[in-house]
Amino acid sequence: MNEIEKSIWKLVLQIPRGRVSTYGDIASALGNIGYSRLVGKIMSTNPEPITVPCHRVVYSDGRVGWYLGLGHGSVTKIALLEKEGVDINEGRIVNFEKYRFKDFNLDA
DNA sequence: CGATTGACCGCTA
DNA sequence: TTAGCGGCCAATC
Repeated sequence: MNEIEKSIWKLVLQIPRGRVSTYGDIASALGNIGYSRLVGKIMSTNPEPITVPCHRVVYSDGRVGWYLGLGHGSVTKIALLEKEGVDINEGRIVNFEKYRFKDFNLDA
């Protein structure tokens, strides 16, 4: 577990209920959009899916994306998001506001 | 050490 | 609206 991973988990934990963020957004928060792929890769190795709400991380175009090993457009992920108040229609998130990370220190 | 691959993103056609 | 292409960084082969 390196610093970047820890930072990612922290950021994801900051996302409040009913709000979502994107892989690219998290990458940007880390200081480099290029980390987007890495973010996804690390999500796939999510050590604690219970404590880390990785279901609140979606694609930038509104598609839900993956959740655990359930694959793309996972109904479980969609169900969780809807349950938290996120509007989803036809597998797409409707009128979603990306959560804006703030007061985040890279060396934290 | 070079090539390939990923739960991605954004711009073009 | 969908498809294709290049670019990003790190891990793996």
